[in-house]
Amino acid sequence: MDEQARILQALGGVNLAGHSVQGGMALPPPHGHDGSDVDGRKQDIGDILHQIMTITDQSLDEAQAKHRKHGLNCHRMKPALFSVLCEIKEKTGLSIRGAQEEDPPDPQLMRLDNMLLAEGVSGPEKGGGSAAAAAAAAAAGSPTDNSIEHSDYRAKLSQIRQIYHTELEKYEQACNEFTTHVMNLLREQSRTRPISPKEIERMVNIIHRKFSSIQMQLKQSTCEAVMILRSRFLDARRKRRNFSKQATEILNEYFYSHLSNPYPSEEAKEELAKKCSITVSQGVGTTITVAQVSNWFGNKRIRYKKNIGKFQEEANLYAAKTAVTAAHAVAAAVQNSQTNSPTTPNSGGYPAPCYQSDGRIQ
DNA sequence: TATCATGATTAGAT
DNA sequence: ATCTAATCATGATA
Repeated sequence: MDEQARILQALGGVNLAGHSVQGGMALPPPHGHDGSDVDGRKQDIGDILHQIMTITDQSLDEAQAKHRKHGLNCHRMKPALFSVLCEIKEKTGLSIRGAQEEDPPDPQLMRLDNMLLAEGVSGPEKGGGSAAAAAAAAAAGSPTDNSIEHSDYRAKLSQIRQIYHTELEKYEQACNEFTTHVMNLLREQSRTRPISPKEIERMVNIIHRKFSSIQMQLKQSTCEAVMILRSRFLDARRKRRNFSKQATEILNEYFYSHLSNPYPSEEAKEELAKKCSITVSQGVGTTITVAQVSNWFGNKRIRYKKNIGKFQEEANLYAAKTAVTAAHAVAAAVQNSQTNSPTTPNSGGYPAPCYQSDGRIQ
């Protein structure tokens, strides 16, 4: 860690003009040390060190810089300095530090990646987004108009997608530029001080990690944007449509005729959903899903229970209704075959408008 | 426009 | 998993 700081410090003294990364790539601030762990070196060496550190300063005068570099490289003390630096390095054990932590794949980053992929932002091409959106809409149980709102949603999503990709590209490019820049610097410096390939590699790793953390920010904010977009367009609550009269009729019929146990089985729900969807198949399909039937019964049960009085009238109405149809059925049955015993199957026949006195359902 | 009705979502219990 | 209860957001209506 100390060494990294030192390397970064050395870089910090270099003019990185033109390589500023938007959002601020925060290199660790220079540490307290100043590069001379060993004291008592001559002023001469100090000067040379300083020159090394600042050698790539892109001074206005390129020729002058060249001259200085050349001067340094041909300095009579250079070989001696080099070996001294090697020795220092050897002693302080800087050169041998195993390649530590192979960074494990950040779980959060993976989460973000997965989501972006699922949302169709980072996926293959335009098809993915709409498919995911459609799936999401279907899952949310709002199968109605996914044409008008949907195209709007898709447009916005592709906008986000585009921004995301251009930004990503920018980061990628900046990262590469910066990396080559640093590599060049190190290569330059390796002529006057010992730099192992491992160090360079580590340096590159550090840079990449920094950039990937920036990328993560980008992914994070993109995810947020997508979530907002989704909640804005895909949240079924925002485009609630009341069921058709016939659909509510069917559902209410079932509810009040099973008042003592208004919990339709899965099959019953499917049946009801189908029946509701069939009604008035005019216009854009008002298909009702099983999930919606479940929602309806959930709401109905709780609301009925909460205020039975309010639903008295409705209950009577539907009770009468089913009574009439049942009576007809019974009459028909009686007329058709005497052997048929007309005991109605479900939970005690058509219930007269009778309610549990304690207000509880089941 | 205030208010109720209603479909969907959510947390938490079972 | 499915249900309840509370809540949200919108539709319908007075």
